[in-house]
Amino acid sequence: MVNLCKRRGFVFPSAEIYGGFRSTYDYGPLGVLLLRNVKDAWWRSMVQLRTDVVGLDAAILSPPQVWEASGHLANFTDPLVDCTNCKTRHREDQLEDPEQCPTCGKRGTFTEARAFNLMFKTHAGPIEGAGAEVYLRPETAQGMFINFKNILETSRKRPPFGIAQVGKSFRNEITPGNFVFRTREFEQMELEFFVPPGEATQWYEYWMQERYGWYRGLGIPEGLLRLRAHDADELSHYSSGTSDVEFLFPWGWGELEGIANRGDFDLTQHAEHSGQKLEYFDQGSGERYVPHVIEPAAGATRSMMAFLMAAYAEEQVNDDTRTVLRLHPRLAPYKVAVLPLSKKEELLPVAEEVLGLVQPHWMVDYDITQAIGRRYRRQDEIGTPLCVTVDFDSLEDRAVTVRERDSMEQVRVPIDGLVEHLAGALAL
RNA sequence: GCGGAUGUAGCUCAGUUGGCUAGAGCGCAACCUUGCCAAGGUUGAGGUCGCCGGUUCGAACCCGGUCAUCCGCUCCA
Repeated sequence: MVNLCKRRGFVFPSAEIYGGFRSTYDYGPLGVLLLRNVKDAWWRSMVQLRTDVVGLDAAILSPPQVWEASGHLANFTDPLVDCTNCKTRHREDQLEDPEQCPTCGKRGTFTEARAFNLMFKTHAGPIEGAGAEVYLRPETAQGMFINFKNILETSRKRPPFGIAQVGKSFRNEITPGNFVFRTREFEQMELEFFVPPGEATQWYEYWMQERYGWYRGLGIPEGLLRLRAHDADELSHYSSGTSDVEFLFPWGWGELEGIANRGDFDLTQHAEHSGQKLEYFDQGSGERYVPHVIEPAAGATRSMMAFLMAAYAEEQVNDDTRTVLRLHPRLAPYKVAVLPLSKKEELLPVAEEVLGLVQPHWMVDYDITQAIGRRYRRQDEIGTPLCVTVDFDSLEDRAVTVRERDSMEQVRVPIDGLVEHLAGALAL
């Protein structure tokens, strides 16, 4: 997969001409389309097709107060030691005996103390002073919480409703790796769904099934996907229940998305730290409450990799191996390729006419070099669902051949009805 | 962070008792041919051998450092 990504221009190691920069990747001509399609598919499902979710694009730079309230600062800037015997973590400066683990009683089982500076810190303005400290957000979620009041007042939404955001986050991971699975700079797709406290459990169940179904609907087969509930000792500091959507990567199951029942932790924290009331008053019942939050938080970049891996197939065709990405048409970088049968001059005007007809509707690749069979295989390898071939008969009958990626079947279609035919075949 | 391995063309890899202009296949480009599933022919572009330094008359090859990648631990809100 790494090979294909490099060879075809999906993903390149970043700063490669300077020897590479660890844990960063650049998305090439095909990768940017695929990643964007993943994000657009998420947005379509979460925002466009619903009436109870609105969107947001919050700032990446944020002041320390946000992360003090969220718990990220307190939990990541202390010197921490881990007990290698019982796998518990302790603040080194709070140990009575620096050698003895208070949980299991063993001595000398601690790792070296390490400061977990999970967040990237920088300075706003030209003066490097404490007052100007800012952080790159380690998750997009806090943007939704700190805008809860704004959105409640301006959007005329009422619980249960959600705020959705897609954007980059930054974490100083100790061990990045597995290609784009864990990187220090990555892209998230997060929903914070605010509900009356009594409805938290049912919405938690709802979003688990909804999100699992999203991946299935975009082509990840059942055997490669599962829902897994966290054990109690895995739960994060804000969560009273978390389930992961996991994908079977070559190295094992890995998280694509976590669905967490965050309770009222976040709004309460921000209310306390900011002094603002972050609650909802229900005119009907006369009830005033702090909404509970269900959070489906997905990784865009790692999901993109999962979609690629699930789509990858090698098939025997005649005596040859065909590499094909069976990507869902919604995710495919190019929906259509326009291919004149030959480079002969008389075909090109018709091919360009066809290109001009299709281009306003979808991303189209246009390829006139080498043999037609080779070009079909190229399109197979990058997941293009449909190829449109202009041949010498097209000059006479004003029709083209439409070739389908998965079945390799071909049909003859009049140029006049081509766009309608392609729309039907793509079934977006 | 620890241990192990690796780094030569876009990709997969050859290439050492250290020695002339560093090779192959695939891919890519041009032309000819062909004219619907990676055909054939000719030609061509592309590499200061990850980077820096050292040893040497001479380094892709030996030594040191460094960067990056992979595997196993560790870690992983």
